[in-house]
Amino acid sequence: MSHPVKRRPRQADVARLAGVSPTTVSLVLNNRVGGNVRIRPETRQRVLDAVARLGYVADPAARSLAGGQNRLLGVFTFEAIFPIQQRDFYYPFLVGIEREAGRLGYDLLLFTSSTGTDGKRRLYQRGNNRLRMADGAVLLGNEENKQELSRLLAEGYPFVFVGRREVPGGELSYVAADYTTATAQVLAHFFAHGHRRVAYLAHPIETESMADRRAGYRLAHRQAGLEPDPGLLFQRPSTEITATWLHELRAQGITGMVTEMGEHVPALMAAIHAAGWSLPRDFSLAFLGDPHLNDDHDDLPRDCTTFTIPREEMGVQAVRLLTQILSNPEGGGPRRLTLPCRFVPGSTVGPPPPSPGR
Amino acid sequence: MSHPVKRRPRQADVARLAGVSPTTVSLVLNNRVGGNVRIRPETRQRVLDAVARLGYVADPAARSLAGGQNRLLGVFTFEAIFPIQQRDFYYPFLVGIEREAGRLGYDLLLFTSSTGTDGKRRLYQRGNNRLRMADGAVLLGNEENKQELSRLLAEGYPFVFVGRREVPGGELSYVAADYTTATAQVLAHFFAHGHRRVAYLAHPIETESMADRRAGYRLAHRQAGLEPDPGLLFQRPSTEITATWLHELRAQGITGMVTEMGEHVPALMAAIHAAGWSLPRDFSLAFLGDPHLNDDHDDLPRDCTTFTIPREEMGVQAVRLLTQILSNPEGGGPRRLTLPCRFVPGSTVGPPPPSPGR
DNA sequence: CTGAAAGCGCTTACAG
DNA sequence: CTGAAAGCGCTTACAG
Repeated sequence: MSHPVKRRPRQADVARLAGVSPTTVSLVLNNRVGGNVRIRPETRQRVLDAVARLGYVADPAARSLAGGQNRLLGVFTFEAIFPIQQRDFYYPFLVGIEREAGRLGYDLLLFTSSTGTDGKRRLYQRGNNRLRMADGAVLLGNEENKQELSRLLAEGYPFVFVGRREVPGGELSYVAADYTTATAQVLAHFFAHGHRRVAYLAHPIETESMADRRAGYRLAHRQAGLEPDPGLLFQRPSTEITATWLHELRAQGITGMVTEMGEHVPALMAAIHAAGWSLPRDFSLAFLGDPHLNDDHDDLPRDCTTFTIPREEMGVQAVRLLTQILSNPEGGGPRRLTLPCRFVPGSTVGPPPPSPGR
Repeated sequence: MSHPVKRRPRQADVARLAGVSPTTVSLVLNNRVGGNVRIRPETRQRVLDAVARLGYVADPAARSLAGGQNRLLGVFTFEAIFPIQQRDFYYPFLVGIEREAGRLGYDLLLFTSSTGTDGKRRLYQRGNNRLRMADGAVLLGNEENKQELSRLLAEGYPFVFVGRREVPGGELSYVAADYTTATAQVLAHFFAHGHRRVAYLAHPIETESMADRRAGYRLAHRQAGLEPDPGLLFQRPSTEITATWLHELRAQGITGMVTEMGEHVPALMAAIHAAGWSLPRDFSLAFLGDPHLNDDHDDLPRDCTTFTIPREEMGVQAVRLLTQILSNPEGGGPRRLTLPCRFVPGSTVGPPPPSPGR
């Protein structure tokens, strides 16, 4: 036969068996001994024996209801958290989040129910913010809804974003990667090789992380005593990256390029090849660390000069930041942390070719 | 300035704002309308407006304590759910679990806090079964603790295992892959090519899924009118898979082999090569679908005859089964579902070579 | 050193 | 159609 749903033992059952009050059972089980609470060792032992005999387990729901917190950390993503495409996007973050949550004794609540009709996740669904289920939450996602973030912030719900985010109406807490320094480092690498005019191939959408990269581009120019030429900034779909275009760039004295988009890299390689050039002899190329790629950059041609994003560490630090906020809610404003990226020099950057442009 | 952590709104706040009783709020929010409960549409709307204005969401702890459900589905893995090694093991299951949970309006509760000192997850930690936080749970993992499973079953907690599992003291619900049929299909493939003596290279640990594969091996023999020779069953670490060993097998009339372990495949290929043989001319080989590998079997040599496991679908069905159990707890014993694998004929099985053994 | 009592935020008979 | 009240299983001041 099937197993009937036995009534599980409650604290009161333990108390009865041990001949003490429920209070005492709770005290023993929570190790509240010390201070003004003192339990006689034999009483304590009687309680523990009763617990063992009954196989008693405290109901976490009741416990958290009585105690205030439920030790649940929310994880909200604005896209499916386990995507089939781009399976590697969230994964490293989750590795870090899981590890740190486990270490700190929290469970993770993944908000998967809040999917809108468009496939995008919504924080506020039918006027219902499921985030409140957890003590606080870590939010991730490229296509976040700023309006919802503002509201969440205004409501005072404790959360940490993975990635720098700015919203109207307040400052939120985040753990970011230092794209600015990393990009500046890549550019400095070009300059050290003798390049002076390095094109910047930009993502069509200007997010915070893209803005940070562009700031790094300008920073490196200033540090090298160069004036960044606005004419070096390009936007262009992969399909329009051709040998002809590269020759045009060369005619403008451009000897290398950095790109924000991983998809551009293969197209650029192909165009360089089609131009009859070789890399890095005739043209130099670097990639500004796309979060959509693996840590090991499987999708990238080997050895492309780039930088890696400390995704796992960002997950760890986001959880740590969040728990700090939870344990000290009044502790002064947003918490922000910016972690360094790792520069990966490859073989795609070399000295510029001799050129009429210089 | 920073945002003070506002007290989160309670049902009573909503009731006050809407000018109704807490009962009415609860009724509206749980859609308990119908039967003898009838709420005037305008009252209902007032409640919903108040909910929206306050950003109210029911406390899951209180809700589950009061006997309701909290629409949280637990996901418990006996190993880290986002492992760094074998990152692909749980992933496809999670894709399915996430999708179906989202579709049904459940959130996912990942139990990451229950990590024992040995790195293994425990269901019962310090006398505390956190699973009770969720309405029910999907359990996964190769190295599950049978004793804990028995206890969970005896307690009547609703759960579904992904993978066939048998424990002493009862029958649990699961969603399994049909390894038996799949293995029989692979063997039939060998027999159809003319093989009569096919060795079976077994995993050192006899789990349910391994037992199913071996049952399929015997089944195929019976169906082909052959007597399975116990002498064809081997256990052997990768390091001891040598050309010498293969020659010994051949001397026993063995013309092909199936293996349970993915790690064996490269070793076998190497040994076949070292024996001066070519595949499948001199020896045939197939792999019995290791759950630790990708769906696309990146780790496997291309074109190895094998079968794939419907992991994503298993996740979907596990969630579906679980919610069925939740909505009808008394519904007669364990629910079990076995999904078919997909046979993938490769180029590693061909006719047996002419041999003195036959 | 230990217990009686209030209360955490909900749901659900039970009245009306 | 809606509300007053009990109760889910705990923890935590507060007494003694």
